[in-house]
Amino acid sequence: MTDENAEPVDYRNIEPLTRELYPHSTIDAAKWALGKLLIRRLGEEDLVARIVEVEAYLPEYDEAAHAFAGETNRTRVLFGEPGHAYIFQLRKYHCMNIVAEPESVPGCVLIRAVEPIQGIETMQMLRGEHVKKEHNLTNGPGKLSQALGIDLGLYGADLTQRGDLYLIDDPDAKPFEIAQSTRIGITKSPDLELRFFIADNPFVSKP
DNA sequence: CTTACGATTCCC
DNA sequence: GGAATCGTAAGG
Repeated sequence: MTDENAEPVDYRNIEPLTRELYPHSTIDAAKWALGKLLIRRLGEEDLVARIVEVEAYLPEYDEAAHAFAGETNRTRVLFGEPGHAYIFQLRKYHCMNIVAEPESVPGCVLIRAVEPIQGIETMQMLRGEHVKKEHNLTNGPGKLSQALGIDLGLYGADLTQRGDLYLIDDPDAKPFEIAQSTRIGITKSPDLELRFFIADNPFVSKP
């Protein structure tokens, strides 16, 4: 059996992961998200990508977390129910998070890198001609958002519903090792080891 | 209104 | 190593 002979998977037949399946703690949710598939419906096309790198932003004691300063218009969705998308803009780029923890507890999981599975030509087009190598399409939080067409229009999207953005289990999931490190690009709480990624995966932002 | 500031990316 | 670049949040 080779992969070339395998039938292509129809990801539209797979139900979104329900809210009950989301772990209650932010760190558990971060590890749980690894290997899951992110579905982005763009017009008639489904873009599919596998989550390979995440960071946890904790509801307490985490000065790097946006929610640390309290609830504002921007961070409102972090204080709501889990399983929604928290999206924010950083300079020219957007970053996507999965809201974790119960209502009023503002933890979240930043998606830092994904592995393109389906719709690669569209991702290439959205990223731009200057991007040559496939792993450079999605190996960073701003890059993957650009490749998947994710912006503030998807703020608060319910990832447990079959809409424009949701999460499913990988039907071809294989076992993997989880590696851990400090988070990237932050100045506050720099020593917390809250970055998790699939070991030896070529699509992570930094090995 | 004005200012400071990034959970980034890309180029030099 | 450094600039680009823009919404957010806080202060006057």
